[in-house]
Amino acid sequence: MQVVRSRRQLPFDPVEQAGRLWQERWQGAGTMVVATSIMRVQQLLLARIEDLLHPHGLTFARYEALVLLTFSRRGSLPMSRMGERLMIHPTSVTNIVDRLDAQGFTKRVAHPSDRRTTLVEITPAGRRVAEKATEAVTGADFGLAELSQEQLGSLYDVLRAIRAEAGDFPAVDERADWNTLFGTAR
Amino acid sequence: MQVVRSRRQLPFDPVEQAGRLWQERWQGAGTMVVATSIMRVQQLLLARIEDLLHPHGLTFARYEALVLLTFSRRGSLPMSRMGERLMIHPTSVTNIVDRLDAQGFTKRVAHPSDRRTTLVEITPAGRRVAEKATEAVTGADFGLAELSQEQLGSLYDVLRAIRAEAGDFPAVDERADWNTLFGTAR
DNA sequence: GCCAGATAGTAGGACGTCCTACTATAGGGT
DNA sequence: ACCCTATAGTAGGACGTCCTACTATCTGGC
Repeated sequence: MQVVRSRRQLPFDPVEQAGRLWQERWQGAGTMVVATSIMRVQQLLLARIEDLLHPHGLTFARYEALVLLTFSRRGSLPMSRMGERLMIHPTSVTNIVDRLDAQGFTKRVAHPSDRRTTLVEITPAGRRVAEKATEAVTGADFGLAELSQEQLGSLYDVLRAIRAEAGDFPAVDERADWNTLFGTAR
Repeated sequence: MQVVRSRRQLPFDPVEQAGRLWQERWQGAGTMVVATSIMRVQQLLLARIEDLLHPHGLTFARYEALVLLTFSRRGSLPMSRMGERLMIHPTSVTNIVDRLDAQGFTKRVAHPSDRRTTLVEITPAGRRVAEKATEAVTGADFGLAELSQEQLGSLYDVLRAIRAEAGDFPAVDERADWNTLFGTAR
C-alpha cells in the first residue's frame, strides 16, 4: 500500500481549506480538522512504512504480528492473545496468520492441552525477515524522522490521552513520560 | 466499522509494553510507539465516527465525499477533483460514488464540454442526509470531546508538520495557528 | 489536419478491517 | 456425570484503500 502517487499537489492545504468552509457554515471545525488530520497522517505514515516493508514481502499488519511473536518467550502465541495485543478482531488475526503461514514465516501448531487453541509459531525464516524488516523501519525512524523529540513527546502524550479515555488500558495516576521511556538524543 | 467490541481490556497498555520490549532489544522505540499510537488512535476515532454515521447509512469516506459536494458552488464536482480534495486514489472515488449513487445520495452527470469527465452531483436526499449526519458528528465533537483546546491545537500543529513534510500542500512561511483558525471556547 | 502524450474514469484483484454466524472444546455449578 | 455458558477459531461477506491495466477523449506541436 502506498499513498496515492499520481496525486498532484494542490496549491493549498485541503484539510485547512475544508476547515475554513466548514467553520463558515457550521462552526466547530476545530475537532473536524484534527480528526481529518489524524486520518491523513495515518494514511501517510502507513504508506511510508509499507514502502519500507514491501521489499521484504511484508505489510505493517503482518510485520507487527511477527514482531509480537519474536517478543514471546517460546516464539509462539495463541491466536486469541495475538488479537488482544495487536488490538484487532479475531477474524483479522485469522487473515494475517493465513498469509504469514503461506509465506512460511509462521506455522500453526496445536496447543498441548487446550484443543480449542491454535498456537502460532514463528519460523526461522520468519525471524530472519523480521530482523531485516526491523532494520529497514528503524533505519527510517518509522517515517517520523522529521519530528523533534519535543514533537514526538507531545504527540505521544495527546494520543495516549485519547487511548486512555477509550479504555485501551487501565487508568493509572502516574507513569513515566515519553522522554524517560523512549526519548533518546538521536 | 467499529473498534473491536469483544476485546477485553488488558491490564497494561499494549503500546507502551511493546515499546519497553522493543527498547530493550533494538533501541529507537520512540518513533515506534508514536507510529503505533497514530495507527491505534486513527482506528479508535474512525470507529467512533462511523458509529455516529451508521444510523444515517453513511461511512466516513462517503460522508466526506458528500460534504465536499455540499461545499461546491453547483453541488457537483468532477470525480478527479474529488479525488484530489479527498486525497484518495481515483479508483477509490469510483468505489465511493458507486455506493452513493446506489443510495440515491449522488447522481453521475455528463460534463457539458469534456466528454472524459464525469460530474458527481449531490441529490436533495444527499443534502438532507449530509445535514443530519453533520449534526451527529459535530454534536459529538468528532469523537474528540475529551481533548482540551491546548491538546487539540498541539495535535493539529504536529500533524500538520508531518503533512507539510510529506508535501500535502506548498510550504508557506507563515499562517494563522490552530487557535485563530478553529479554536473556540467550547 | 494528425498523431503522441496527457488526462478521466473503470475493471479486476490484493489486503486489512470489521461483523455475523457457526462449530468445537472447556469448565463450572448442580 | 451433565448440561449451560464461555471461549477459540473460521467462513463468508461488506467496505475502503491501493495498484496495474485498459478504454475513451482531449490537446499541443509539427
